Amino acid sequence: MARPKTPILSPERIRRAALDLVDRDGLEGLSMRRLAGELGVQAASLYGHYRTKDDLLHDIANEIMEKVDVSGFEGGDWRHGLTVWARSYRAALAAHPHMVPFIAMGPGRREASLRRADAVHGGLTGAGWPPRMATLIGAATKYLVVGAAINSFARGFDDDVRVYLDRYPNLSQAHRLSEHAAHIDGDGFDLALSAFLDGLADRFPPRSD
Amino acid sequence: MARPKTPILSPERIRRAALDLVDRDGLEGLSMRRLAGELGVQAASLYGHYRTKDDLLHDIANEIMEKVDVSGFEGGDWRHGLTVWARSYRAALAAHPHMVPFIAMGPGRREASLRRADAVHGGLTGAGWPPRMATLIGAATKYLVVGAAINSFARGFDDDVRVYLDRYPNLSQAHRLSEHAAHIDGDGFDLALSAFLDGLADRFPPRSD
DNA sequence: GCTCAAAACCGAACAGCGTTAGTTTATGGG
DNA sequence: CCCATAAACTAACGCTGTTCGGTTTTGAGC
Repeated sequence: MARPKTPILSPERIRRAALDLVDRDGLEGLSMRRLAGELGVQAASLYGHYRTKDDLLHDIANEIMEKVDVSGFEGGDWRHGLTVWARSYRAALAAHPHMVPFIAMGPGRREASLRRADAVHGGLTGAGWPPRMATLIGAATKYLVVGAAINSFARGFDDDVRVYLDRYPNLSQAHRLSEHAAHIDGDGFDLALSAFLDGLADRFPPRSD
Repeated sequence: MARPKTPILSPERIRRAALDLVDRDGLEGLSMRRLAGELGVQAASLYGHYRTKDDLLHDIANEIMEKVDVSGFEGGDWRHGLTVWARSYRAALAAHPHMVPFIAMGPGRREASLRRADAVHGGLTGAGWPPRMATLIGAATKYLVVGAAINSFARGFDDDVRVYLDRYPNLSQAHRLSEHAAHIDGDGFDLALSAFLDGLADRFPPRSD
């Protein structure tokens, strides 16, 4: 079998299978040979559609970032805009936990990310923030989302937390809750975001000098 | 040459060489064979001192986390304690940028991390925060530090940012500053931390119910 | 001073990785 | 009908982490 009657592969089909594989088995579970196997094909065939594995992953990352919602700035309410942005950003990452490390480490120069960064910056300056502050606020918010996502979704498994309970007295109460780690991460993120936004509100309107 | 007169390898020497290699060439630049070469030894010899490469990296990560300073809580001032913690945490990560992805993704159950998490939790509850809030505040602060570190230190290189300037009007001003990306990251982190702490201060003392 | 187990390192190998080169085969356009 | 092109193939290269079995040296006990 050399060339099939109808093409087996396409960038879309490859992306889909790759993301399925990553969602199921993690980033380490994605190899070109396994991916090819999943598609009923040899590994080398994939290189007719994607130049490298990294290109493929970047495309997938970009697709994920497309789900991030920056429409909240349209009303002119910067606080609402930031909230919608941050929450949908977090949700997009939560939808594909194993992709978080790759997305977090990559450059911000992905198409979808840039388009959204632009909208955020525009929304903030439009609402009255000076350009530099807009940049910093955008960056700071991203830190929060990505930091929370990495802790929540990309962590290894804490198998036997109970071992440490008596050695670290202050943690015993905290880690008793570690079965509800997801709750803590969610609430921690909520707290961080709202406290941060409150702190920002104190600085608004910015004094002009 | 089978067994040398005086041992060439030791866990410390291996860690040191490995960290040097990572600092110089990045995480991907560290392979057991290259590390062995650096030490004038064959790759297999390393396995007499470390069971796996992962074990080695975890040990290195732990060593890095030892530099984090939680002494700021001793005076009973939670805000000062959090500030000192967050800044030294960030500094520890900045000292070894290429280790950030590994440290960020790993479980929090490393010895050094746990000891410090315990101190932070103790410092916060001691200052009057309820245990659950202390947990959330600790988590939220960590999100900030790790998120900022990943963006600052672990990113790929943005070679030609200038390409995007006209396509994203709101970013043109922001990305003109992208040569000063380090400044933006530093200031963004500062802003995030102080705004977050201000927001927290609004919630203190916590109402008891 | 001798013996013997343990320690320290080596060489070779295994399975898997991303990627490339060259080959085969079916399809659509001239 | 032919032939360039596209889509798949097989085979291989050099790399990775890790294991196995061997060889030499050391140091402790008698």
